[in-house]
Amino acid sequence: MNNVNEISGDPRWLSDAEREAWKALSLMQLQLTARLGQALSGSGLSYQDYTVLAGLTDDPDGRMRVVEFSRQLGWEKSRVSHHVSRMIERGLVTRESCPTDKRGAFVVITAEGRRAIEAAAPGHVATVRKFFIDLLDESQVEAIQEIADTVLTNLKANCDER
Amino acid sequence: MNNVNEISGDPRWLSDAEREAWKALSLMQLQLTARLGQALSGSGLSYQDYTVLAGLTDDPDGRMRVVEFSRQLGWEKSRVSHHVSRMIERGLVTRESCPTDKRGAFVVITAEGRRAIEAAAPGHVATVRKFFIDLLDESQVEAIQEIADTVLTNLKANCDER
DNA sequence: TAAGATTGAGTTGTCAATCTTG
DNA sequence: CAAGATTGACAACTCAATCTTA
Repeated sequence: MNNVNEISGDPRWLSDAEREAWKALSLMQLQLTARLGQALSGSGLSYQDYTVLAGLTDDPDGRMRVVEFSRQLGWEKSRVSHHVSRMIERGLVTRESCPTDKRGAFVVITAEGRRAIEAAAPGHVATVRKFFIDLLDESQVEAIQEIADTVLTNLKANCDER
Repeated sequence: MNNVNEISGDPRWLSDAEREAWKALSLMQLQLTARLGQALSGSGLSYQDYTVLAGLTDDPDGRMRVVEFSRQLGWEKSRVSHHVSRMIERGLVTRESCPTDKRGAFVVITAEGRRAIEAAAPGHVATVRKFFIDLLDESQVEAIQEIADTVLTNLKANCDER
C-alpha cells in the first residue's frame, strides 16, 4: 500500500497529501474537543452540555426543538433525546410540548442552566481562542467555512443514496 | 448573548464568523465520518476498524505499538486496548509482546484482517473522494494541513497545563 | 405513510485503578 | 516514580422498534 501519487490522478487512491490532510484534521478535531472538555470540567458541564446550552441561549426564549438540535449538531435524534434526559435530571433544561405541532418537543433552558453556562462561558471562550481561533488568521477561518459549507452541501444533496 | 463582533477584537467572545466556522467544521466532521461508516457497513468493518487496519498496513510487517496508535489516532490508550480486544475476537488482529520493551504490546494484522481491508479499501477511498477530497482544490487541502499542523503543534506545546 | 420524538438493548468510549517494566 | 498497557465500572452513543400526530 505504498502510495507516492503526488499528482492528483488515480481515482482509486488518495495522494499522500490528501491522506495526511484528512488524518491531521481528524486528529485535530479529536484533540481539540478533548481539550475543550477538560477545560470545562471544573464547571460541571461537559463539552456536549455546553453545546446544548449554547444552542438554547441563541434563542431569545431559550428554547429549541429537538429536531433542530439534531440538524444543527449533527446528532442522531435519539442521542439528543438521551442527552436531554440526562440534563433534565440535573436541572439544566426541561422538556415542553410544542403547541403548533403536537408531535414536537421543545428543550428549554432553566435558570440553573443559564447560571451554569454563564459561569462557564468566559473560560470556554478563552480556551477556544487559545487553542484554535487565535492561532488562525482571517483567511484561514474563511477557508474552514468554505470547505465545510461545500462538503455539507454535497452531503445534503446526496443524503438519499446508500 | 447577541454578538455582532465582526472585527477581531474582544477577547471575551468569538465573532460570528469564528463561531460559525467552528460549528460548521464540527458538523462536517461528524457527518462525514458518519457517512464513511455507513458506506463501510456492507464490508463488516466500522470506520474505526478500518482506521486501525489502515494504520497497520502502513507498516511493512503489519504491526504497530498500542502507544503509537494512541498518538496517531488521538485515542485514549484504554480505547485502543478495548477496541483491539474486540478486533481480536473477530480475528482481524492479534496482540504480540514487544521484545525490546517488555511493557509494550504490538497490534498485528492477521491474514483475515488484510483480506477485510483490501476488500473494503476501493469503496472506502471512493467515498472519501466523493464526499470530501474531490470537492476541494489543492490549495484547500493544503490549508487544512496547515491549520491542523498549527493547532496540533500548539496543543502539544501546552499538554502539561490544566 | 411519513415525521417528530422517546425507549431499551447493545456497542463503544472514558475514567480511575492496577499491573508490570523502565 | 514514570511509562506502556490492560481491566472494570460507568457514561455516552447507535440502532431498531415503538408511539403519536401530520
